[in-house]
Amino acid sequence: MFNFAPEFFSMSYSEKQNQILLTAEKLFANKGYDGTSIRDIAEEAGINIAMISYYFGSKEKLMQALFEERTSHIKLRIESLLKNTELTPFQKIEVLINDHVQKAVERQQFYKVMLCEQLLNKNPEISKLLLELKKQNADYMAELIKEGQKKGEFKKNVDVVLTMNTMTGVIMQTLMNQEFYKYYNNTKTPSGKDFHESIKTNLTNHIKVLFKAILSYEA
Amino acid sequence: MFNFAPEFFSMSYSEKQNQILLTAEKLFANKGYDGTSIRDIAEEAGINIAMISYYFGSKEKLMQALFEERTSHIKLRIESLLKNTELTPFQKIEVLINDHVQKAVERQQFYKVMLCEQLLNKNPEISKLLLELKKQNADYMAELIKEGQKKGEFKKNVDVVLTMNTMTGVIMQTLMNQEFYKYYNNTKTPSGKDFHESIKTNLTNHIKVLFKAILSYEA
Amino acid sequence: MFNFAPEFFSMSYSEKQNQILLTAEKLFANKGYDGTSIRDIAEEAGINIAMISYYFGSKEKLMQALFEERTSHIKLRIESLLKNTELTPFQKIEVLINDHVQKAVERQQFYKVMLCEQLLNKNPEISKLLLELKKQNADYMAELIKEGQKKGEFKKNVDVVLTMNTMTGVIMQTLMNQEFYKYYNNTKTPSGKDFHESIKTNLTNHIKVLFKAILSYEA
Amino acid sequence: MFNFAPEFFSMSYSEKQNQILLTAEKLFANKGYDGTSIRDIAEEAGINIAMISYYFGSKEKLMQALFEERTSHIKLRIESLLKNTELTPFQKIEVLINDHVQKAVERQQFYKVMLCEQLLNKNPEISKLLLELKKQNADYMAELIKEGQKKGEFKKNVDVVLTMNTMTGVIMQTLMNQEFYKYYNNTKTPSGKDFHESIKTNLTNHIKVLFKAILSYEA
DNA sequence: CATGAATGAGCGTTCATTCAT
DNA sequence: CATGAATGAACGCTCATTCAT
Repeated sequence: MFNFAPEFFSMSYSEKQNQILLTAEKLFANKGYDGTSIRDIAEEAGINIAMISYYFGSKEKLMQALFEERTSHIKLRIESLLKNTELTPFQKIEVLINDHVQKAVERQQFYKVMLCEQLLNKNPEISKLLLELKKQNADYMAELIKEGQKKGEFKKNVDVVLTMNTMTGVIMQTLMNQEFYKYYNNTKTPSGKDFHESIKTNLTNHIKVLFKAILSYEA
Repeated sequence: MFNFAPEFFSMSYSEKQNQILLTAEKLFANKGYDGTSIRDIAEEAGINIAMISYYFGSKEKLMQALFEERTSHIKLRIESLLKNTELTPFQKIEVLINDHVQKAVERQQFYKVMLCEQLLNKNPEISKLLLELKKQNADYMAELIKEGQKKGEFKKNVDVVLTMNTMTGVIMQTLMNQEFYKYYNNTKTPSGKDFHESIKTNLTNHIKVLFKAILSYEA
Repeated sequence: MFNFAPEFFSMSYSEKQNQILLTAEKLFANKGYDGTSIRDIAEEAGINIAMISYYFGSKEKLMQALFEERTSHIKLRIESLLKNTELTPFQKIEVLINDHVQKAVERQQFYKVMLCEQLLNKNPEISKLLLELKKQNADYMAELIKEGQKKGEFKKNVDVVLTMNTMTGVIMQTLMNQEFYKYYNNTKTPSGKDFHESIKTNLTNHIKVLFKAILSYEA
Repeated sequence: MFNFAPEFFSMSYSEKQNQILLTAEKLFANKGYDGTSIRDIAEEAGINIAMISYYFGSKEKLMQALFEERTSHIKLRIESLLKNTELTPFQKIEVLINDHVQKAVERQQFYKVMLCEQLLNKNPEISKLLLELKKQNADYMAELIKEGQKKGEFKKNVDVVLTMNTMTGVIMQTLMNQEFYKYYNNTKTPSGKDFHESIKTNLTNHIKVLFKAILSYEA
């Protein structure tokens, strides 16, 4: 059976365009959208200044292109999860958590850009896209929860948005504060690449504890 | 009994300076630091452009002044909490949560500015200030937790930073997504000022559930 | 007989005003008129910014005041020289040279300001003052020369302005290039205060040689 | 025989850049560096304000570019003079004087800028360049003088720097005071272009008289 | 398809000056 | 008599974008 992942159909960019997107992502993440000039991007990417407007139309549209490109990878791949009959509802939630943490750690740069954009939401196009994304994720989450409720494993009256916010919020906050995390636990944490793995494990387990409390009858 | 709140000693600004700070806070929150020009601030505040440099030295120092002014109000007033002998450890945690949610809702604008600054941390002076703040809050939290552990009410091996991140993350995420919260629960939520109250209650209760899971023996 | 020197009637300034003039002279000499802000002057002089406009009317008028104050001391005191019957014409010239070198070294700061102003002559008031000064000095010089010519000691057809320019030009150029002078003759020149004395002697003797060539029959 | 003039290798500017340099030279000469805004230059040159930073990087670098461009033409072309065996030492000095006067009159604007910069020397890059220039010219002059001394035509103990200062100083002073020169000798001087020629002749002859006095045994 | 040249607008800042006290 | 507060204008510079080639 053919399974066309969404990004399969997404507009495909040339290598140069991808290079621009990657550079833009990095700079937007570290200096913010307004703090990054197209000169910065062009210089860092080793391309002509005019290329960005040429390829993407404008700085704003470059940002949109970045969001379209990156969010297509971020969408929770949950359809198969919903259909799955072998996993218990909470096991599915766990898969979801694993997936989200994994992606957030993998794509930290873009997550920073996204978080910043959500804060300011100056670009209506992107706001729309993000709203759609949130809606979809919330719907998926709601369905998973409903399934657990039907099976009697999850309690009633679960606030879906607060539940989403819990997952997203802890992840974001932890990603943002990695340095502080390292600093505060300096003797207990590994360094380098192991740190990422360690933080991923801790974060995942922590969120699972939270979700158990949110979803199960007696927290 | 005399109780000198921290802001009692804080540098006091003239009415005009406070007006500038307030306007800057609002615009920084909605358009970001780099997206806000001093002309924007001056116009919105109804003052001359030159006044900002005149009063604060530079745009950057205005930002720092804003942080110094606002963070003095944000510090968790926890000393008395620590000394208190009537409340159980978890009741103290609850006070902490109430306090934090209360402040975050009250001072949403500045929280947005702060979150954004934490993401980009381009200003070393502010980063230092924020680090100090995080450290202090983490230390307070650690002490509260240790107390609970000594009394046998909290489990061992609590990750202080993840615990902090849970509270802060959920609050931030919820504040940032208020519109989505309203939209997603549109039939169930009140509007206007009641919404703020409702979200505060929900958020507080939600976080208490999470903290119970984090701190108590069986999650 | 009463002899009221010109500066006798000059406007007398308060101590504070003199302090401002002194500071302005120094800064104008080192950074130029346009490169010096009244803030610079006020800060360096330890007075309020508004004082300058208050005392002198404007930055421009401060400059004029400086010129009026300083040029009154610079005018060649030549009247008595002209009347003197004991000195030979060339001895009188020598007195003139001594006097001019002495003053230029003594008042280097102001000479720099004056040279700069002569170059740009943006201020008509000052230009007028300087023209008057030049005219007077040229007239004096012309008279001295005429006296020498009458006595048959100086040749005819002496170009007065070129003669003035020779004296002034060498002095200026040497003052301006003191550092280079020191650098180029590093082993042969004394340091510190002696350097000033040494340069004064060399300069005076040098100019006397030049004037002998200019004025005497066979060069 | 190939004769690569120094400017042959100098960085070549586009016509527009040369136009900017020319305009900047003129305005710097008449209003000073700090008294000239890049807006002034842009307006006078009929180009966009941004072009100056675009072409030269900054106002300061424009100034440096001007100095580099113009000083390459100013260097005394003396090598061939030194090797020449037909001219007497003093004839060589005369060539030098002619050359210098010629250039100063031709390039009055730049000479004013240079004189001003020497006075204030705020730009270290330019100061370095000027020092190099002065050093070179002094070295050349020293060599010429030494040659004359060896041949027994020039006296010993000639102060090279004072000698240089004499030439430069008189030229500068005369250029600066052209208007006064004209005014003082108003009946005797031609007007318009002839004035330049007349002043050049007078100046050259005058300096030759001075140099004869400086260099020959009995002044 | 790609790029150096060029632009108008706006940036944060500093200017000399004025004004209310 | 003296000064802190305040101002409009201008400063040098950088911005995102356009255009001719």
